[in-house]
Amino acid sequence: MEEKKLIVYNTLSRKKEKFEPLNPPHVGMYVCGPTVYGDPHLGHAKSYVSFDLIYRYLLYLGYKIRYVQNITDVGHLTDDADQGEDKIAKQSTLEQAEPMELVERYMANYYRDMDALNILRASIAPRPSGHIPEQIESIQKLIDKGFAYEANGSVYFDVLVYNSSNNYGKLSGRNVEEMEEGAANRELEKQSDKRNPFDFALWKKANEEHIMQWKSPWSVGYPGWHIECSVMSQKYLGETFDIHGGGIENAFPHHECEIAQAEAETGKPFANYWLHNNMVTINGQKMGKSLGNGVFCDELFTGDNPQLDKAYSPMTVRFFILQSHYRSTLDFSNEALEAAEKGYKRLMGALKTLETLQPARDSSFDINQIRQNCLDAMNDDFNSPIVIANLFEGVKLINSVKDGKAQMSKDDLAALRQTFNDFLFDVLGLKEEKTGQSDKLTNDLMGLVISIRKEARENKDFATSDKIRDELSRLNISVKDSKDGTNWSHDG
RNA sequence: GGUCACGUGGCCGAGCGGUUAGGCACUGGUCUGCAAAACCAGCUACAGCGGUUCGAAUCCGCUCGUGACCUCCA
Repeated sequence: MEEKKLIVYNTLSRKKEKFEPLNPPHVGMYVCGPTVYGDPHLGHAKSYVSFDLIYRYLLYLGYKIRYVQNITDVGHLTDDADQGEDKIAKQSTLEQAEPMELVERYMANYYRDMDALNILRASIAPRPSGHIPEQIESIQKLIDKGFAYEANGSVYFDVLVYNSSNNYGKLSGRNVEEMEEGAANRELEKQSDKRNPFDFALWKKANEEHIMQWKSPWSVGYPGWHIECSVMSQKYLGETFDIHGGGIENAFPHHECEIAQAEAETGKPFANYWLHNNMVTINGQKMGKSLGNGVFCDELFTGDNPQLDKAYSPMTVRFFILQSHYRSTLDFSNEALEAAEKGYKRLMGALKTLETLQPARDSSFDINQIRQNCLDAMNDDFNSPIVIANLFEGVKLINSVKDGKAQMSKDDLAALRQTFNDFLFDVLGLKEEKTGQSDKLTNDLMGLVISIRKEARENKDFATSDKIRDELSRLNISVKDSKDGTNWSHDG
């Protein structure tokens, strides 16, 4: 096991802190998952690639992690405000009638795309619809303790009561007084059931249109959207656990409310480390449904979106995401994606070259420095861009050795392979993409074609050799001549 | 209106007071029948204006710009 000197940025303290789990080597991590009411988009990709990086690095460090990620299948499925009621209403009644059909479909799509991005699945993926009794129980406890009140069949969390003994707003840096002013300025609609505008729902009485309903002591209704996360995280990770993650846009109110609920109920700290990833912009603009510039993962992989010049493979997308830090915004553009694609291919190409290198007596480069730099980068709040920069140092070295301009000892060759294996595959989670078929028949046929071209070249019949190369190029097969012979590769 | 981030070379993106980030693109060179790939070399920025400091992209202030959030919206 590598020495653990991991530093993480904790939103709670707004500082980088040494990571010290409660019960090493065990680590409990909860990350807010998707609400499965639509297909996963680039924003999901960035978020879950980011936490996959974190998960993978913790695994790499030797921690035993229980990773919990919810799949929200409750409460928000009546209709979509941005889309307007018409569109939903005009869609088949079948689609609206059974929300669990939608859940199944979009959940399948979610896993399809996340799997393609080589994102490891969570240890447990709990769904709030399966944890209604636990949520009701938690709400009841909050009522009993005086932190919540019932009004017309709905139950609300009393933020002022909580704030008198706790600090509501400690995660997002807000305080109740400011929020009162802000609320006054914005003249929010009067929420008659609530004692205060910033109180939030624990249980909502369902109206007729609401299609998912459960019985509770207060009404037939559905749980509020914050309670699922505090209940399910604590059920599987304990009252206090190590890491809670999610998108920065959820820090307030969602995560703030989770903390309030959980700490009100248990009187103990909820999560010790709060990690938040930043968002995606498209051509410098926010990605949003209302702007009509959203890009679904699937569209990215197929190129089927007007904003895309072409398709980008899942690993290109993953590499692109990892080239920026998880806490930075990432600007999406075709130019940037294409740059990532080329860089990724160069990286993977060098890896293949590495397998063919012959050892020399000694090395003209310090391999261990690359490995150490990668470790240092990851230990500093998961700085994947720096890891990648260091792997490119390795690429340069590999190619130099191949060109006979540098040399590497047997041990160093093995060490470099190990470094690439550890960081490129295990930590960054990149993998070789199978492009096109390379079965035996194809290989044999290509061998034949290449040998014919070789003969032509030897006879200086360049018209024929170039024709072969050009025609192959039209099949997306590229031919590279070198002193050691000719290589070919097929780009799907 | 409030709270909080951010603004880096043609593009994307690290950087947390003093040292070349890196990738892509571009230019020149090597190699090649020509390409491609690869290697070598070049391009060397930090929104603007002040301030602190021996020294600032990095700290402070102001201005401009962008973004997130501000409670039933995921």
